Amino acid sequence: MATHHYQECLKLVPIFKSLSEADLTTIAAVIHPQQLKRGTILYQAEAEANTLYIVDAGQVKIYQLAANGREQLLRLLNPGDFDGEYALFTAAETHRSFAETVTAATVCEIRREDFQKLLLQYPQLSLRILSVLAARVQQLEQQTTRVTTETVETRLALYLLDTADAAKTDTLKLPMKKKDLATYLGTTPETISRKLSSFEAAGYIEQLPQKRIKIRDRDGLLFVS
Amino acid sequence: MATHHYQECLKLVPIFKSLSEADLTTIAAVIHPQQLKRGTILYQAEAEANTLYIVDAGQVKIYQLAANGREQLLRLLNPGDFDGEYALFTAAETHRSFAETVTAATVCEIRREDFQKLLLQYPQLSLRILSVLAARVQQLEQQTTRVTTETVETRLALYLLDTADAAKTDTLKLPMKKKDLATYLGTTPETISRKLSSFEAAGYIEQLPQKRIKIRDRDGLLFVS
DNA sequence: TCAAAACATTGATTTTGATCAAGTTTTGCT
DNA sequence: AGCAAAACTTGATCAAAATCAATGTTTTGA
Repeated sequence: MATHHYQECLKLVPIFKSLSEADLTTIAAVIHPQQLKRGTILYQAEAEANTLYIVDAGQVKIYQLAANGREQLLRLLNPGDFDGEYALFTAAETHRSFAETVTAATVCEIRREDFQKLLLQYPQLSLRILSVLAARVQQLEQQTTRVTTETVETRLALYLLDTADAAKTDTLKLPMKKKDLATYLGTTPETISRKLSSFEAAGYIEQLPQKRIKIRDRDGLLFVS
Repeated sequence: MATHHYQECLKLVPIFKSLSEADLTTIAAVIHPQQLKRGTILYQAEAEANTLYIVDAGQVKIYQLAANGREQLLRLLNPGDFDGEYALFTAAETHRSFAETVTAATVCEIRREDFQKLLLQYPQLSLRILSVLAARVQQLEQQTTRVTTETVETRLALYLLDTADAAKTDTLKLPMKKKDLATYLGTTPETISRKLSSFEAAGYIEQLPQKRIKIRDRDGLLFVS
């Protein structure tokens, strides 16, 4: 069984990469996989944080709720992504955000005590996580800067370009509902609709069925502003 | 000399806390202190990142510049704070932000190679930095959420309350120019002026000379919006 | 497969907060 | 201490995008 879990979860996760087979088997023993259906809450704000979550299949969204009830999508976890690590270093830490499955999903869990043992046992692991956290800090800094300094139009254009680049294609598929994209970009679904239409009218993109978007004029998008 | 540097910089830095005197002396040997005058750029976006900076005295601001030239203040470093660590794990990383002294300052520098040796030598160090980075991720997530979901008025009110709480006083001193506070909160100096005046008119705060603000009605501030 | 629910679009209106401009005060350098 | 430069304030105007509302279109789960 343990070997099976390791197949499912560990192979996917960059931070565990290049550990030996034997090590992976050890780690697999402390991993608990869960089958979850769409809409399942993995954790809530204020709850005690004592588990690392690794997504094996499906999609999980991490978001915060503002005092006024508005939702802010912080990140989408895809297979191989993980979350909760920030809570594992200091005891008695609570979550600030929510984690909820967007589709049916398989999620592997590692409990704090087990994970802390792993950290001591495999010091390279700390360095891997450091580098992942450092990347996330940079990503969040960019996000904050864009939200406060660029217009919605520019943010959307940059998002489309980034997403297309990441997929190395010019026909990208929006990885989430426009409602969620709106909270991610700090705007509303209505504004997204309108801006996409105006990009299309300007000949920068073409909107295809099923959330697919074809980029026709990169430079046009780049210089909206 | 080295012992002197250690006095100046190391004692202040939480991540080095609880290391032995001998260890601190070792570390002190690789630390290079710099006397800098106000307005000095420590690093710029695009430049290669190969140094960890520890602030010994004075204040340093970390900010990004948007394509349209607008500035986004990301964080203010006070004595004991450090920056640049994200760049130390992967080689050939470049800066995305700018670091500039706001006042005359003393800044200690540790070069990448030296720092990497320290990480190997003192594994606890990685864990400390992990916890600092995790805290920064949480702080940035909150920042992003607030900027996208709350009004300027609410953000400013929350900032005042947070700052007062941190200082455990109800007469806080704004730690930066309003111009910088404006970019931090994602607004303009004009709007800050106006909102502070309206808070004062409503009896929530009292504006005192020298950037000091007395909070008169916490609940009033809390329920603006 | 179908109906209900969730999601998306389009239009009209309103609001927040940015911008521009012109004074006033504060700061910091010699 | 004195003075130039930077920072701040206040007012008038404008623009971007949110909100409200009504309709159309996908999704999804029974």
